[in-house]
Amino acid sequence: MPDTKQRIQDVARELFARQGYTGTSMADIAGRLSITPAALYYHYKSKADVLDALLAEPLAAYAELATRAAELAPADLLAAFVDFTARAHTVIPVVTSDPAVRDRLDERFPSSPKEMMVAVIAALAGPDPDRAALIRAHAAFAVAKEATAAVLATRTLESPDRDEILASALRALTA
Amino acid sequence: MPDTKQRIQDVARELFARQGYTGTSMADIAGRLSITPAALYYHYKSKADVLDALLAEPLAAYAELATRAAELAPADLLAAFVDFTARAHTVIPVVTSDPAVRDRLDERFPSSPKEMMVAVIAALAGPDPDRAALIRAHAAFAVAKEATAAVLATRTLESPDRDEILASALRALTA
DNA sequence: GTCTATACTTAGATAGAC
DNA sequence: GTCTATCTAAGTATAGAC
Repeated sequence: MPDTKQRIQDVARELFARQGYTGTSMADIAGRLSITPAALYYHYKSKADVLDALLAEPLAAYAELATRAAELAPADLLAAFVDFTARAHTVIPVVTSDPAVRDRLDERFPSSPKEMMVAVIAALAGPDPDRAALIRAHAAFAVAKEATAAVLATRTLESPDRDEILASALRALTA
Repeated sequence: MPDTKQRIQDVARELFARQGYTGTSMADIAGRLSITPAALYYHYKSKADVLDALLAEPLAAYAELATRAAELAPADLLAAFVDFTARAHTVIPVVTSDPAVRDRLDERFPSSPKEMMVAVIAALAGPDPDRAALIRAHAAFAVAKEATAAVLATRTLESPDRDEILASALRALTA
């Protein structure tokens, strides 16, 4: 990928995460790069196109994880999900902090993040889960996602913290 | 509160939650009520004013909880937080799904949701917490918030589900 | 590859009639 | 309490020069 496209993505990712996709204008992105909004349209044909380029790779990684979810033991699935969350942590707020982004993903991709989350939760809940098992699956998922995000807000994710998160998530899962 | 103001708040709360505050126009709100945008300005002096009216009560309830947090045992604090989440579940997406709302609350209220969350986490982590204890506190907080939201997405929160959530959150908290 | 200029649209908000 | 009409600002996007 050419250098300019990469720099546009980097700036857009940061601004979309901080201000939301709807709350970020092409002028905001251009201003950060000290170019005019019109120049952005040489590299991307629309604002939505910048978003798509930004999300493509993390979304594919999430889809891959969701596909393997059913085959993995809960501990391994939670570990894989924590690692995914750590790798994707700069884009996750882009998706979660703007309903317009979620809507776009729902209509544009066959498997949206929402559906992938459902697959992971189902795998954690096990076969024929009752309501309590589903709650525990949601709980473990929440721990893996939010505790990882909390750590990454202040530093990189090292082994001791990762182990603590996984142990906590497993306790939440297992009655 | 007059009937019309109440109906404006109800519609605004639903649309802000579904489309985000930034992604919802006064025309959207007015259209749902079959009036013109101009009519809204007789009841509220600005769009931000509608938001403030909507959040005032839940925010006060959260502040009250945050104040009592240090005095409560972890199990009682988690129970209180689950119950708060259940009561406020229609407005929580309004705050979480739009960075513009969070920014506004940060500058407009002395104690923003972020600071209140920190107070709750600190109480759950106990005195002089190490990194592991902070992670477990974040984990328990995440369970209480997300598992409650998951249940409320499909039905009301009844005792068995509430008990399951609290048990899971406590396991996440306690090594 | 970036600029200036501009077309087009939508949004927040106000004035004044009814 | 709601309407029509309107102002202003901002946003996405394009055309064409450099």
